[in-house]
Amino acid sequence: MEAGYREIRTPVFEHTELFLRGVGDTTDIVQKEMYTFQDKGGRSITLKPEGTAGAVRAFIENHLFQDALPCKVYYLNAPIFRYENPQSGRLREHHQFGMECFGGKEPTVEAELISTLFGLLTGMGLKNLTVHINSIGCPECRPKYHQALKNYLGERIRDMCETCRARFEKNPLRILDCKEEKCKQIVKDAPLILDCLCDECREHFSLLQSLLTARQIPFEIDPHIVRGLDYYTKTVFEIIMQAGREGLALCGGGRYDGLVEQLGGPATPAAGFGIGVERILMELRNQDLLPPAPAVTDVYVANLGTEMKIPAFAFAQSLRDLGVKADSDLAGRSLKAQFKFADKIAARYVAIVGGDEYARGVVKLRDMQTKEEKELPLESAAKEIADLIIR
RNA sequence: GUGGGUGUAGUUCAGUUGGUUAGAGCGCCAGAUUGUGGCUCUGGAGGUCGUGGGUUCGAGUCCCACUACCCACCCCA
Repeated sequence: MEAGYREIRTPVFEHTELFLRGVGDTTDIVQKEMYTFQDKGGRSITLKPEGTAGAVRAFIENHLFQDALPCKVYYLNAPIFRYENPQSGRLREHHQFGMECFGGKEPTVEAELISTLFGLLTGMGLKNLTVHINSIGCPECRPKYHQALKNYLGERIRDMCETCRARFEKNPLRILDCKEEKCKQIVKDAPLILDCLCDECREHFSLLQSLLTARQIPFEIDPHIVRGLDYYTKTVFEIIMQAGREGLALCGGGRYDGLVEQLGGPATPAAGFGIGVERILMELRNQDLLPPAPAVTDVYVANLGTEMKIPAFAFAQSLRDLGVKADSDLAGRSLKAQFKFADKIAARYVAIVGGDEYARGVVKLRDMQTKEEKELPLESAAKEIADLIIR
């Protein structure tokens, strides 16, 4: 693609350990949403619950950090598994498109990711998209924020839900993400991480905003997005579905400067995102933007009579050899039924290989829309039809 | 993990307080001039009523378990 990302394909499963260490063992994804099995060697393996960890593993294992950095990769239609109850917009197996950039510490990385992503989505015709961004700081400033948050919550934590009380010690940031009304009320006035950022993080975040503004990307600062994966640092962002399932994430990502090192590679700043292919489709459908399915068959070759089956079959093949999407009777149907079928599959043309024509060395071609029919010499018919269709 | 709903023909569903051979629309197949589609008409094929158990003289219909799917919460793409 134009921004210099190349495709990477990683296995559908990885060692469970990778996700425990990468995604974080207190996250919901790891705690309750992974398909984890033992293989015949007794190793614990897990079907990928997200795309980044596998990409990072591949980056490290293949020593891509020795190549020219930044190293920019994307993956397309990668199957992703979450063990949970499926419902509209949420599948046990779905597919993600994602981009990852290794070795860039500047906010231009996030800006490039977001604007490429945004261009992709608007290019499909999607409207009303807003990028929600936030910064969750770095190992320098986040502990300070945790403290500030805990100080604020203090006594109030007792009025909050059970999960929040558990989060208080383990992962206080996620309290901001709680959907319980009573918790939201309390969290509403909590100190914001944006006010606790260190100079470097603050500058990084402010430069990102300028970059996005320069690219005219509509974004909103949402101090409450924290993401459910532990590896993020500094920038996190989301695009939320507009139509239909409002509030579901269409896309999520951010910066993860510590992850490569944490998984055994050299310290390498990085950022990336994943986007749900099925959710894009859902959004396209809801915005009435799904393009009509392309014709499966351009020319249906009808045969007439038992002795014409072989010539008809051969003719269809010769059309295919020339790159024409051609189909012929596989069901032993009458001519009439073959026409019905051709109509049903929306073939633009029907080529009739009939006894009379064949004896005269011609093929009859019917345009199913205009109903015009003409005869073409057998030798040149396939070529002429190919020219007609492919142009 | 929690809560709700639904499983009857290929499909969408109907099936009355349990009662004879389980129905409809659409789809499919065939025919209505023996070589021509879309419309119409006629005929036809197709179902162990999700699975297993129970109640009953009798279960698609009532009860239980299991299972699959749908929807919602949590969370995420």
